Amino acid sequence: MALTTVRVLAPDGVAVFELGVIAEVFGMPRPDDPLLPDFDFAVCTVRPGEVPTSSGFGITVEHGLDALAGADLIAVPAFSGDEERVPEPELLEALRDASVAGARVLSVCSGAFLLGHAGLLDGRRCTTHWLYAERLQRLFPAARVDPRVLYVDDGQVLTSAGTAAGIDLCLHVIRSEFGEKVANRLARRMVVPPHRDGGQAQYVDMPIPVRPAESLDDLLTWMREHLADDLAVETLAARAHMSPRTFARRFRAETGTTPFSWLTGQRILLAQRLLEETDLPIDAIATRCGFGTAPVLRHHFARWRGTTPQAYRRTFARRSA
DNA sequence: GACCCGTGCCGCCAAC
DNA sequence: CGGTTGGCGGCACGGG
Repeated sequence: MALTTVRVLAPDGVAVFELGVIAEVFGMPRPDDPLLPDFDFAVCTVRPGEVPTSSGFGITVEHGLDALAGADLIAVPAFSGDEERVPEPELLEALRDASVAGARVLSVCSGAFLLGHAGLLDGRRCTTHWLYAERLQRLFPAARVDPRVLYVDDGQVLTSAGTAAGIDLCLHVIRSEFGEKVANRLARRMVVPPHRDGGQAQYVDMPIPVRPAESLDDLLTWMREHLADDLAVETLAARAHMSPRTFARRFRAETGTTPFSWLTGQRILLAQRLLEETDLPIDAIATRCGFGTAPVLRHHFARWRGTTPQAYRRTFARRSA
């Protein structure tokens, strides 16, 4: 699906940083870099005019809800105010109509509550800031709220945790539409880390930073350099001088995920790079990434990226080199 | 897609 | 006594 028309829905009390993140990613022309995409970008609100923000000053929003028609992506930033208050019916209707018409809907932080009121979270996996997660789940019992992750891409509906996770989600959208290379380029311009996976923990369960000597950083680096090898949990644990059980616990404490899942994520990233930057056959890429054979690569690629390696290559390969 | 076997993950508990 | 470790068993999932 093409992504050209992006709309931001700014409720009263809109959070300026979250709005800014969305505007930075989708709303800023970058004529000096032709590789980076341009969007048809606009901010809209229920009653155009002055909209109060979370930080005491107002902003002028030109467009009304009719601007949502035909949008490919609708982004809803966080807002300050009562999350449980049901928003204006015309706002909810506009969101629902746009969603039915095929628009993807994205929220940052408490923006998820607007999606919830519109019924867009029912039956879906989603997330929000960990401080709000319980309230979101209570208010919308049919939603499957995962309070641990940075963001969730449920296809039609994308939700993210607090503030900075909005950056990660926006870059994730760019990555899945335009490829690793474009996303990395944009991340570099924004001076943010190129890729934090959605499954990464919102916070790690460690009050005091571990001393470098006992952290898993070195092991993770080593794993990234040896993705083609057979990295069984048992051997990794031995390498870290721990029992498999303790290793698993420490791994989750530091990365927020499990060894195997982390490994698969890294392997997918490598596969994406090789698909984009080389002409290696799928089988060779599978071997290089540690998936062994092409069917296994296809299997995980489908699960993690929702498409096939060939299709991904056709979309994103840069033959010009 | 249906299978089967092996592996990874996690809750539980006992032992420091 | 609370906290950490490590082993066991059940279960789910990956891979053939």
